[in-house]
Amino acid sequence: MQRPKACLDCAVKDKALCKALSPEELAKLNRLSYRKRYSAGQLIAGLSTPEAWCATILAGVVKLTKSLPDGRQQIVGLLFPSDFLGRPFKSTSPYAAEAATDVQLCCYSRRHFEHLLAEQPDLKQQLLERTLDAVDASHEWMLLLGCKSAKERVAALLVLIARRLAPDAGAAGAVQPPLAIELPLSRAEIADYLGLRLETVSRQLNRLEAAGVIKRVARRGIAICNARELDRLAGDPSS
Amino acid sequence: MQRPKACLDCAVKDKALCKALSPEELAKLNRLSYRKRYSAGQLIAGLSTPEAWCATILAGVVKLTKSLPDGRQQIVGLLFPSDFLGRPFKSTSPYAAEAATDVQLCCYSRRHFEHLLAEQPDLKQQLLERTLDAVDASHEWMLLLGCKSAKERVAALLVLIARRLAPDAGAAGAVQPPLAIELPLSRAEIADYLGLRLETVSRQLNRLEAAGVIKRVARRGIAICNARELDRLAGDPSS
DNA sequence: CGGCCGTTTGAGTCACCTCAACCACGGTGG
DNA sequence: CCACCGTGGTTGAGGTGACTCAAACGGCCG
Repeated sequence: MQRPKACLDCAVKDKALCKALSPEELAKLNRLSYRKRYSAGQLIAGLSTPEAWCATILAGVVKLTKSLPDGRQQIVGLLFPSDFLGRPFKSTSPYAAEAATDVQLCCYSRRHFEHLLAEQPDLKQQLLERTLDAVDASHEWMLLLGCKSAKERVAALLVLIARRLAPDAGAAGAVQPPLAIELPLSRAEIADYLGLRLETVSRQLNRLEAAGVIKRVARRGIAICNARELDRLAGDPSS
Repeated sequence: MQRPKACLDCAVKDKALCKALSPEELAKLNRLSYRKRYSAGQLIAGLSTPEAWCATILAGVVKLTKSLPDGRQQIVGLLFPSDFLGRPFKSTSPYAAEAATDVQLCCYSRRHFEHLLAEQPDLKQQLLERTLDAVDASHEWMLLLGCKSAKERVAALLVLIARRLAPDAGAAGAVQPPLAIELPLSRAEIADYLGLRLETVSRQLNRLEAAGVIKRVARRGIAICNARELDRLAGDPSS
């Protein structure tokens, strides 16, 4: 837990939710917010512990998971820098949030944030649009989980991560050619996200490499050799 | 397309989004809204035709579908009476909406609705909370699609439909014993919702009937004999 | 060096898919 | 009234993609 830094310095200040705030309101939030760090694997918020705060991701990747009593687990979302974490208007979140990599958050109390929402229509508007986008993204993933083959799933995940992690790739269109990414997830986590087993993920990465679409470098590194082909394999109808 | 009836008569007036409106605003919406009917199977809104309106479901069930170029299809959501249909702030919806049963809608232009949202904080608040709930529901379904067995999926669907269609069952807790429901979906649609094949759905219904948990009556009818067991099979961690 | 962890690789199995026939029902028309 | 047909659902037999279990690999760290 650190002393708040000036929002004006913030790494995500023009992509995050708070970009909607006026300078005065931003100053107010600045006073109320505080930074928190988590190291990879740490639990950020569980289902049992009702969380009293929301946050903006400043750095790192957060995974949202749901699980069944017998241990089966599904990752239902990944949060990247500038994304919003939390469940306003509900004391208990329906999922657990865990740091997939080392993570830095900008936290604010849920009550304060809700007040701010009520006062600042622009902020509420931003949150609403983001939430609508989150629904769309979930639907896209439901299509993947319900219909797609293992190969398509793995390809789709690589495309997703490349889009979010690539320096400044345009939101639309294919990622640019010789692109190297560092996977923020272990094989087991990838499997949990894709609704597969980790062995299956490993084999599919193998095949993609054999097909010359990607190249694995070290454990977590992936170089995308043929982005166009990867996009095609992912079978995203929206691209 | 019918002449608007008074909102005061509306079947869903105290469950739908518009419950947030003041009498004056409600009157305004009343003037702008109009009713539309669709018969089962009709397309309500496609991906290609950018929809210029939103609606509240008055009667019937609407299915939201996404599909892959090769024809594989996934139902990503079901809308029941009082639910909201539409995608504010975006000209093209990322899914197609189709009438699963005969449907009656209360429609209003997207532009007018967006203006109303801007003017009425309570309405925007309602929409925001509903959208947040929609995200939660999608996540729940991702858990089903990613982890659950065919039997669990079918059981979960029956529980879902029973909860939404049952007269006034409490939101929480099991549905009450000898409950008869009419499925709003064909076997093929159930399969598309659950990420299964229709033959598999049929076989699982068979097994549930053999186990004495349900009883099939006619094509679409299901009598739930053992609600507690059905809930258990569905494996919903939230119940 | 030895143990640990994440990953890869291999072999065998199974739940669900595929293909195909069959059945029950409702509508149509002779 | 019944023969016909179309549609939606069920049932059966066989195939397969992903799972399961198990072992080997290769960094990393003490």
